[in-house]
Amino acid sequence: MKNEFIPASQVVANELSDMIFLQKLYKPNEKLPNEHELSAQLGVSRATLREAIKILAAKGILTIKRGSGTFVSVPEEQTADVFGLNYLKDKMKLVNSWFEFRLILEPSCIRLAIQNGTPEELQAIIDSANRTTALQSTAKEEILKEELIKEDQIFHIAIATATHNDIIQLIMPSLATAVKDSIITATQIGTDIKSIDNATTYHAKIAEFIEMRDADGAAMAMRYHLSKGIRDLNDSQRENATQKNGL
Amino acid sequence: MKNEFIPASQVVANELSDMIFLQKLYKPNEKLPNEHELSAQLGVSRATLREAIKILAAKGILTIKRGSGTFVSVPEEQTADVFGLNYLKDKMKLVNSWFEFRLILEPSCIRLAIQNGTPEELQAIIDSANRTTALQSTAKEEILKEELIKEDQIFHIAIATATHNDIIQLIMPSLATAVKDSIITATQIGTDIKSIDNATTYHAKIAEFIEMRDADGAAMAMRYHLSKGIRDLNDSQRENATQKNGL
DNA sequence: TAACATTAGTTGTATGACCAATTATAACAT
DNA sequence: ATGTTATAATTGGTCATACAACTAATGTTA
Repeated sequence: MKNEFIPASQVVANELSDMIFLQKLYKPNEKLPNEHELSAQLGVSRATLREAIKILAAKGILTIKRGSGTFVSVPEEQTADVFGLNYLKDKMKLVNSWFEFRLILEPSCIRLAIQNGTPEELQAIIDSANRTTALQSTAKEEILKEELIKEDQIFHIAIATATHNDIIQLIMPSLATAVKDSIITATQIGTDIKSIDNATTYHAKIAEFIEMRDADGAAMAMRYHLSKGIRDLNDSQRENATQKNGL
Repeated sequence: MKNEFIPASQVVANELSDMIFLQKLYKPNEKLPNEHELSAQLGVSRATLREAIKILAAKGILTIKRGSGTFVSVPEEQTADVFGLNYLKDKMKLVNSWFEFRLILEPSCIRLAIQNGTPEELQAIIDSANRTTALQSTAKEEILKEELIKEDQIFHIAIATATHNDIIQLIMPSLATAVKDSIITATQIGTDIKSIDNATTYHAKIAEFIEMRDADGAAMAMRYHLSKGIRDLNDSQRENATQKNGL
C-alpha cells in the first residue's frame, strides 16, 4: 500500500475545518485566536499554521484581515475567488459564460427548493425578495447598490439552502460572488441601474410563484430573469462601445 | 478610496498563474523550479512562496510531491478537494447530492457541446468513448478500474471543452474528481463493477448521438445514464446493509 | 467636543537552520 | 555486463526568531 503522506499544513487545515463545521467552535464572522496562540494550541509552528490558513482562505472558508485578525467567512459576504476566475482574461466572454451556466443551474435550483424546502426555508426566500423591494424605494443612492448586491446574495443562498442539496449549498456562495465580480469588472460602471431594477422585479415575481408552490412557474420566471440579464448586459455593452466611438 | 492591500503570497500566486495559463511557461505535468530558486527569482522569501504554492495547490492548479518537486496539475489526474467536500461527513447524502447536481448540469452540457463544439472537439468525445469500450474487453482486472476512471474523467473534460463555456471548463475537472472520490468513499468497495459497466455502455450511447449531432437524444441518454447511476448506487448500498445485518 | 498622538494587538515578510522523502549516482558483488 | 546496494544530491516540510506594517482602541490635548 502507498505511503500516503499528508503535510501538517493540510492536517491543520482539516482540523480547523472540523472546529468550524462540525464542532461549531467558531461561527461565521467570529474571530479566531491570533496566530501565535493558535499555532501553540495546535502544536505546530506559526509558519505551518499560516499555510493552513492560506489554504482555507483560498477556499473561502476564512477571511484574513491584516492587522485585525482572521475570521470565519460569512457566506453572504464572501469575496474569495474560489473558482480561480481571476486567471481568465476575456472578461466579457466570462460574464456570458456565467449567465449561460446560471441558466442551466438556477431554474432547477428553484424547482428543487420548492420541492424539498421547509415552509420556513421558503419563507426566508420570500422575505429576502420583500427586503429587496423595500430597499429599492427607501435607501439612499450611496448605499443602495451595496445593500442590493448583498441582498441578492442572500436571496440565492436562501434558495440553495432550501434545495437540501449539499453541492448546491456549497457552490452557491462562491457562485454568487463570482457572478457579481465578473459583472462589475465587465461593465466597469459598478453594477448598473438596469440589473438592479431587474433583480428587484424578478425576485418579487419568483417569490410569488414560491408562495403558490408553483415550481414550473418559478423556474420559468428564473429563466426569464436570467435571459433578461444577458440582454441588459449586452445592451449596456453596446452603449459603451458606441460612446467610445463617439469620442 | 479604500487602501486595498494584497499580500505578497497572493501576488505571487497570481504571477505563477499567469506564467502557467497566459505565458504558458510551464505546461501540465511540468516541474517548477525548486522553492529556493523560484523564491529568489520572484523576489520573495521561501516562506511567502510556499504560501502562494499552497494556495494554488488548494485550487488544484499545482500538485506538490514531497522530495520530488512541485508540478503543474494535469486536469485529468486532479485529486485536490477543490470544493472542500471532505468537510461534509454524511457521505451517502453527499453522493446523492452529486448525482442530483450532475442530473441538472450534464444533460445541458452535452447539449451545449453539440451546439458549440468544433468537429475535432466532438470527435475527441467519441474517441474517449471508443477507448472506454476497447478497455472493457482487453485490460487486466488490476489496472482496469484505474484506467476506466481516468478515461471517464477525460470523457467529461472533453465534453466541457466542447461547450466553449469558461465556467463549465473550469469546474468540470474538479467535479469529475469529486464525484469519483465521493462514490469510492461511499460504496467502500472501490468503484464497483456495475458503475463501470454503466459507464462503458452509456459513453458509447452518448457518442452515437453526438455522431448524429442529436442534442436532444444525447441529453436524454445522459439523463438516463445518471439516473441509472443513482439506482445502481442505492442497490449496492442496500446489499451492503443486508450483508451487515446478516452477520 | 474634536482632532491628534500613543500604544497594544495582529497579520505580513524575511532569514537560517535542520528534518524527511525521493531521485540520481557510484560502488560493489555476481 | 548486470543487478543490487550504499551513498550522495535534490527537494519539499517544519521550526524558531526577529522585525515590519497595519488596525483599532485608548489616552491626550487644544
